Amino acid sequence: MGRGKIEIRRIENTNNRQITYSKRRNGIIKKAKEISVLCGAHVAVVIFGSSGKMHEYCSPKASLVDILDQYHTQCGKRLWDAKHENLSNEIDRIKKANDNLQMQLGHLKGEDVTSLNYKELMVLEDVLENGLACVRDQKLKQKEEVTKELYLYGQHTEMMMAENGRGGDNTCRQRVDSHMPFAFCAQPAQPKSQERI
Amino acid sequence: MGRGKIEIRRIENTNNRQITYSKRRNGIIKKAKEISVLCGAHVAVVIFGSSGKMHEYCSPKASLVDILDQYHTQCGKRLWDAKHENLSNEIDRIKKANDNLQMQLGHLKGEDVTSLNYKELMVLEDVLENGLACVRDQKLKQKEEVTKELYLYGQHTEMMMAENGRGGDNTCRQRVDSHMPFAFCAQPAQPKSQERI
DNA sequence: AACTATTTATAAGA
DNA sequence: TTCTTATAAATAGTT
Repeated sequence: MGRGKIEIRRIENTNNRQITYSKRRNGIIKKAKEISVLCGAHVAVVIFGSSGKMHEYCSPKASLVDILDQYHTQCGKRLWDAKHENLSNEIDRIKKANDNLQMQLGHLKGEDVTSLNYKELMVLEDVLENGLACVRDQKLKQKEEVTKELYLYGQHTEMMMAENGRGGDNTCRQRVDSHMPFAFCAQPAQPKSQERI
Repeated sequence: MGRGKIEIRRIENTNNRQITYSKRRNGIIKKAKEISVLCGAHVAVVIFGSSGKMHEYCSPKASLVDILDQYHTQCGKRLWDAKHENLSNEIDRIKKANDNLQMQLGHLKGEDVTSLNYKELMVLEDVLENGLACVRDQKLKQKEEVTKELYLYGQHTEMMMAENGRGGDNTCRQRVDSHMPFAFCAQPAQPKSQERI
C-alpha cells in the first residue's frame, strides 16, 4: 500500500527502515485500539525497534499484567521469573511444614494414633505426661497465687475499713480490684463469663 | 476499509463482531510479522477475544518471555510486583498459621504455660488427658495384638515341628517371620534398633 | 512532516 | 463459513 509494492524483507537503508518502522508501528497500535473497541477484545502489543526503543499498547481496563496473567493461565507457559518461582517454592515448603505440625498436633490430641508404631507411642506418651505435669504444676501455682492475693486483698480491705470506719475509699478499692487474682480468668470479650477456681 | 465506513465503536451484533474480530486479528498479526521482518523489530502481540480465546504473535528469535523481560528492564514498571505481592501475602498468612500451630504444640508439650490463664490451662489439661488416654489405649491394643500373634506363631512352629520332626521348612518359616508381630516396632531405616515391648 | 498514488485491509453481500 | 468485491485505510515513495 503505497506508491509501489514492496517485498516483505528487511529494509537495508537505515533511514527508510526507521521511517517505515515509525509509520507501521503507529498503524499496528491504531489497529489494536480499534479491535479492542470494535470487538471488546483484550489486546497487548509490545514493540521494540532495532534502536531498542520500546512502544506498547494495552487495551483499556486491562493492565498488561492482567493480560499476561491470562496468557499464563491459558498457555501454561512459564512467564514468571526466578523470583516468582522461589516464592512458590517457599510456599510449598511452608505448607509442608504446616502439614507436619498439624499431624504432630493431631497425634498429641490423640488423633490417628493407630498409624504410629509402639516406639512412637511411647515417645508420645512421655511428651504428653510431661506436658500434663507442666500444666498441672502451673494450675497449682496460679491457685496458690489466688489464695495469697485473696489473703492480701482481705488484709487490705480490713485495713481500709479499720482506717475509715466504713467501706473504704472507692478509688483505691478500684485500683486494688484491677489487680484482683480473678482477673486472669476473665475472657477479654465477655468478662461476665468469669471462671470460679 | 470496506464496503462502507464504520464508526470505531463496539459492534453490537454478536455475529458481525465475531467476524470482524477474526479478520482484524489476522490483520494485526500479519502487520506484526511484517514490521518485524521489514524493520527488524521485536514484537509481541497477545489478543483475547470476548469469547476468551487467546491468540498471540511473537517475532522470531525472541520468546514472549524475552520480550517481556526487555519490557520489564526498559520501562522500569513493576510488571511482576503485583503477582509477587500476592505470593508474599500468602507466605505471611501461612507463616502466621505456622506460628500459631507451633504455639499450640508448645503448650501441649508444657512450654510457656505461664502465659495461659486458668481457664485455658483447664482446657489444655482436658486435651492432654484425652490424648494420653488415646495413646495408652492404642498401646494396649498393640500389646494385645503382639500377644495374640506370638501365640499363633508358637502354635504354627509347634505344628511345623510336629509335621517335619525337625526345625521345619525354612521358606515357610521365613514367610511367617515377615509377619512377626515385632516387625511393627522396627524403624525402617535401622531395623537393628528394635524395641522390646 | 505532508502529500498522494497505490497497495492493502476489510465491511458487507453472496 | 468462505469467497467476492467495492470501498476505506494504510503506507511507500516523493516533496
